[in-house]
Amino acid sequence: MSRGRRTPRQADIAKIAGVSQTTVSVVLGGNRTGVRLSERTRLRVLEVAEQLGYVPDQITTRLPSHRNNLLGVYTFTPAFPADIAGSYYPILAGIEAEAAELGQDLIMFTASGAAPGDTRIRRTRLADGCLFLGGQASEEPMRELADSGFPVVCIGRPARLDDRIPYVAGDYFAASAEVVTRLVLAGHRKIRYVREPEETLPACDRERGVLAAATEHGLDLRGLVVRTDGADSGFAGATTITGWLAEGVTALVIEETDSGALFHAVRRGVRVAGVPVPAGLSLAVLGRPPEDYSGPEVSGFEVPRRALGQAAVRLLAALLDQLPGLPVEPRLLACPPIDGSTIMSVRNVT
Amino acid sequence: MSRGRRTPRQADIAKIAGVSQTTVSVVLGGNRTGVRLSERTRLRVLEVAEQLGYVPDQITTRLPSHRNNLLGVYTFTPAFPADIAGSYYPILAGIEAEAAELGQDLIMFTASGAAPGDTRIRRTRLADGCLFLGGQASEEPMRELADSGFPVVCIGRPARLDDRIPYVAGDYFAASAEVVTRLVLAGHRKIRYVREPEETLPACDRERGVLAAATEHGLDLRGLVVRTDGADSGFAGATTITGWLAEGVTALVIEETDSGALFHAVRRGVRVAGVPVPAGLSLAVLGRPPEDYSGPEVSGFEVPRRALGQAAVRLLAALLDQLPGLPVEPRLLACPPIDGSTIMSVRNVT
DNA sequence: CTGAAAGCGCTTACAG
DNA sequence: CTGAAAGCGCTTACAG
Repeated sequence: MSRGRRTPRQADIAKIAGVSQTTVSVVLGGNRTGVRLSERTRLRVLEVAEQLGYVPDQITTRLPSHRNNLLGVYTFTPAFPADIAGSYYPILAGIEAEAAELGQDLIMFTASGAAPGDTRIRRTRLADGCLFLGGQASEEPMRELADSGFPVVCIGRPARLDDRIPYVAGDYFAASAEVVTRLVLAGHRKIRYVREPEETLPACDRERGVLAAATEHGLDLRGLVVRTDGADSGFAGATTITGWLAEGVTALVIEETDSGALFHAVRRGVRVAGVPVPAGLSLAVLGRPPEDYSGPEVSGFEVPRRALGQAAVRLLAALLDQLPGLPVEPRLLACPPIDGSTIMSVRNVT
Repeated sequence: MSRGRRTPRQADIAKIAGVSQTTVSVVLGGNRTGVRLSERTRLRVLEVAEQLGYVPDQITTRLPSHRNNLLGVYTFTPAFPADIAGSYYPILAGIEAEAAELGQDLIMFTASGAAPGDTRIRRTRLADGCLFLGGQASEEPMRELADSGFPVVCIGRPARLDDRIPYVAGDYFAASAEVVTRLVLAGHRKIRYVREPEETLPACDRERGVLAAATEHGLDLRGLVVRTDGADSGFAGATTITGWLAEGVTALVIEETDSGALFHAVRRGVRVAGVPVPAGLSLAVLGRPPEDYSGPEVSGFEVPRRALGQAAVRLLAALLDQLPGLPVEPRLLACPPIDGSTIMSVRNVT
């Protein structure tokens, strides 16, 4: 029934118990320095504390140690968008699970559209360290933070890559190479890789993976990579598909894109051309098909979002316990293949 | 490139600039007390601060004011469970949006299964105040917190209801009454309300709503409320349904339950009895049907989860700005009706 | 066995 | 115009 009464502090207990505030601190702190303490005093202090309903101030308790057991979570877009499908949910779930494991709480920095934005990155320092999710754009402040020695971990490769920012990300290179290898093992020798023109890092990783596997297996590299947004001259729907078939192409690999437009464009072209999948043409996507696609499961791979969240927390925790300035290995996580049903074996290819 | 160098503080700036730490604080704080300050000193301090890459310690900056602009979010179960459907997502979305609006960050308290549990509720005090989500069980610690004067808001009615804990919740009473009224307006005079035996608060609110509307419209109250978990003697599937029809029952109202078992049991009974819905029997649920139910949209109402999150944040913010101990109005939010297609007009009822 | 002191990094009256 | 002091609530050496 506290009616405006200020919450009790150690000094209050000390006064009532007739001891010094220091003694109160020692008793309440469980006497971890192991000083000698009369049992009578101990009990007396405990009793008064109980009676006053004392509870330590969480902020100042942690002041001396400068450790708050607080991990920051910074999202460049709202953490809980209306569209749950495209949300950070699985990543957040991984973060929460691992943080709980390590006894760390999470502080999520919110952004109101109105604010200057600069203030948010500052607030970040309330935490012991901070996770950054999905920050392709405007990552400059984050770099300054990292440069100042504040522990920072990116989930997803930072756009401007250098060794200053620790990160965890899916191993798109390996996963993309694996998809191509899968096609080769199924007998495909002539394929097309359809990708958007944008040179984002994930896009580069995927293309490198495709090229590496294609080279390794001695595939025909001419015309292998097709750059198009699905609506430009690079891809003319059914016409293009028919042309590729005439050239002997037996499989298509499609980049995973945010909008999913590319996948839909290609899928539509194939349908209009009247080519059955996978009987007439095998299909794979470097990731998953768009959420709004419904149809037979497309072969590709999974981005291990939950695991990414967990790995990021572990990495950040490791950073917290070591001297700043030491280089940190980025963590590349394997992307489990999705078998799907859109790849079919090719028997007789000359 | 800080290699282990400790982050600069005001004292460092003071030394280099040749002024006192106080002056540094005043300059950097934007001189909000309005003291006279030579422009030269100001510039000098700013320059040194910039050069050292000074950034204020977020914790200690807020120490004197005891305001952190941090709102706690305490969930009794994981905030991000594997099953996203039953998650707090919409509530969290509302919380995030409103917190952003008010310039407050969010701290989520994680729980590892291993921990004693008591520590978590303590950590809560790191925040200025705390939101509690879905806490039917073990709410005692929360009450102590509230009693100690710490600002607390429940989302959902606290089980043991008294005026000590402010809360926001859906107005199940009004919404349930509205459902019954809808049936009455469609001509139904003899209905059954099927509910679980558990006397939870939401269950009580719903039943009260049903009874209030039934009474108001002069419905036959005999046998109106049926208590069963769907598997006990209270409900014997098709047999029971057939019996009700024989008694002249034309509509069923079903409680919304966590598991959804009750709804499924009744729905199955109706199907087995071969009664068409809504032609032979109208159906309504006091909320929504279970997630795993697929079929024509069931008439009922929506729990405004997003709005609940927003309202809770506003209420907590209001609490933060007023003297503790003042009574607080709980906020009951309207639950928008779901029209659905399972209620049909009854013409000739005697 | 217990207490006075310094310190965590800042802010805000209050003296000069 | 600027600085010394007290204070936010605690912890941890260090003296007695």
